Amino acid sequence: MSRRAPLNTPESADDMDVRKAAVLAAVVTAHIDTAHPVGSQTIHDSAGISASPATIRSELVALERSGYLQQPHTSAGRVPTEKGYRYFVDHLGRGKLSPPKVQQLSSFIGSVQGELKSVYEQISTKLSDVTRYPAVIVGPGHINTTVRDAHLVDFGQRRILIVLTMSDMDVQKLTVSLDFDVTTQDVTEAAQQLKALLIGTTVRDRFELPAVSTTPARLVRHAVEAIWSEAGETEGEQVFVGGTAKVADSFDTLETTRQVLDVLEKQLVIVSLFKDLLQRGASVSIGSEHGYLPLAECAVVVAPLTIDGQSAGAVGLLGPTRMKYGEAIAAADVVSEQLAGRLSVEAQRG
Amino acid sequence: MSRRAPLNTPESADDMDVRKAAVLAAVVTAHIDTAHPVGSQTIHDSAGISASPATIRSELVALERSGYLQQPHTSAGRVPTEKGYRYFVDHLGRGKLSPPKVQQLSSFIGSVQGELKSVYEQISTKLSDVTRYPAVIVGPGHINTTVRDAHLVDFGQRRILIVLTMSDMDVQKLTVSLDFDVTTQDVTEAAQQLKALLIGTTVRDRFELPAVSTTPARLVRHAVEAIWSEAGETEGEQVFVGGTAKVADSFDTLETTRQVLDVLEKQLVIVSLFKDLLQRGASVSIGSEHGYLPLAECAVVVAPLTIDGQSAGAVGLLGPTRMKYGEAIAAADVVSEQLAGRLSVEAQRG
DNA sequence: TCTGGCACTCGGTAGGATTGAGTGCCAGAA
DNA sequence: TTCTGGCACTCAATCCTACCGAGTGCCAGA
Repeated sequence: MSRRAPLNTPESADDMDVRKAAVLAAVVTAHIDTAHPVGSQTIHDSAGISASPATIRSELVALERSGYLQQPHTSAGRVPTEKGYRYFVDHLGRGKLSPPKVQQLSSFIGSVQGELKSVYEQISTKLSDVTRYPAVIVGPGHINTTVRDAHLVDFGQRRILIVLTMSDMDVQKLTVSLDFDVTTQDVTEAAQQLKALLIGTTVRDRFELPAVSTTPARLVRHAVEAIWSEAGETEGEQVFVGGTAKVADSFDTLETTRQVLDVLEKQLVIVSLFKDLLQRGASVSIGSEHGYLPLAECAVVVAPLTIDGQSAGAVGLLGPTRMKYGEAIAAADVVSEQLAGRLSVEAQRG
Repeated sequence: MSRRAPLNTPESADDMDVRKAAVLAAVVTAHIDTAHPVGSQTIHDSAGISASPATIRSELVALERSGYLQQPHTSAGRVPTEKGYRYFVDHLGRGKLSPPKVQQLSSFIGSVQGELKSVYEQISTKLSDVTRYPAVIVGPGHINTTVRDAHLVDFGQRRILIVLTMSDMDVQKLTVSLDFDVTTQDVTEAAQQLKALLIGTTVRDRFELPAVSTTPARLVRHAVEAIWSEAGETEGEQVFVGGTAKVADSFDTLETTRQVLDVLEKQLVIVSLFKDLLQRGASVSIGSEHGYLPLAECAVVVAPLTIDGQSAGAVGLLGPTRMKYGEAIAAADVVSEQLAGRLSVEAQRG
């Protein structure tokens, strides 16, 4: 949780004081709620600010001068700028999810059954249902499970299929193409050796291979190297998008809807965006901050999926810039923590 | 191809003659093109009808009386009704895909590499790109491949994992829960027997099991039955939706976009809708014909995926009622035929 | 039976007046 | 100095009206 700045009285930024912050917060929350520009009267009515509308107006002018707010036109109220949202998220907006919703998410994550992929799918859908935003889960395709059994199947033409049964009852397969011929006997022997080497190890574990150069040994070397490189490369990363349909609810023009759908379809884009944000230690990207044009009108909330200290994926939500940051962040956090916990346990058991 | 009524002069329906049909066709094509009501002048200008606007108007009145057209308001042109679209699709609209597009689809389907799932995914995306409508492919998760190798892995607590390596280099797994204990020896023996029984068979092939009741034999019986029931049940049916983002292009309100996205997300609904249509021998469903409310403003085009005489899935497209039926039907047909051909070959080779 | 002519209809657009939410500024109170 | 009530001002949104023209239905004559 330390990655998020705590809720406190605004630090001594020259252009911000307690009352300004309160006014800004009022504008942001009201605008998130109504989608309309917010006027001084509305702010006055909203609890917590005792100053008169006139005083509030002068604060609004100051906030606008500092770039936190803007006016669509002269006789309208104010709307937050990206900078305004940013300040709100960083200093004022520590919202939280209603306890029943937290409970709902937690217990759901605890109770979901089935294969890893299906778990991701169900959880992303649930997260989307709870938040009303499309949700993305990026997770490891397989957790730190150990090899429980290994087989080689010869498909002829120098193609060998490696079948690994993992301790979580998942099965992985990959093919190797050889540059030498093998006999049935070679394959059988190699399979024996492979079992001896791999069973009980993680596909991430590296170790010295015996320097023998019999045909079976060469086959084993090829197989093991293939497995290691496969494991290192992709980690079998899985991406799931839940609640795609909610895109149409979140934005108010068909054009942005189209663009967002497009991005969600190109999962690579989303994944790299998430990774980028997490690398920069950010949990929220507002509007054009991430520099990715098609999502310029979106906000992205992301929470890292950390399993046993290792970064292993992400939980994210997409919404309009006027999304409910507090709730969204809290929900993503709950899911990432619970899911990480669950995966960690499964990894232990493996 | 015989499932589609051939393009011919309209049959002797009392309320339709050659010229009326031509007028109807002109209205439908023009409206599909422009999305606007079509007037007598436009029809007069469109090639193929020599009658004057006044004459055309009287035809329009007749067509409206028969329910093929309707007028949004008195001084507007005509718009096709569902009945109008239906007549068009059944008798007039045998459109075709431009040869380059056919070529593009064919060669793409021929060249796609990778696992079955990935093949479906890529093809559905391609089909969507070519037609500009969201595309759905429902296909068998595995084709009629034979078992190449079989293994049993004991996970303790009476849980046994069956790993089948298929002749197409795919791997299937399933678990059985036993109601009796087994020793390592039992499992090894059972695995031997299982291999002997299954290798070379299809998971659909049924045969008598030897009536022995040693523990390994019981285990084998359980395993084989599990495999058979799994194969019979789901066939591992796979659903892929390509071009989701195009939903936003196809409809002109956020509301329908939302609803269509919703349906596409609930893949079960789509699949059962497809099956329903195919069962009724239909290839197109227009508007409310299918009786499924959220898609009341949609047209669905579907082509059966028939592999070696067996119905094995479907290729479908979703669009607005004013979708380009000719192209869409042709494209779905091309894909279903080519894909079926490809899968059939793979099945043979298995 | 077809066609040109004609009066008619009515949605869409454009211009103009009205409204009201919200502002900026200022002078006086605290 | 800071806050507040008052006041004139601005301008998007709304409503109204007039007008235009695409398109119609009907009819009389070819």
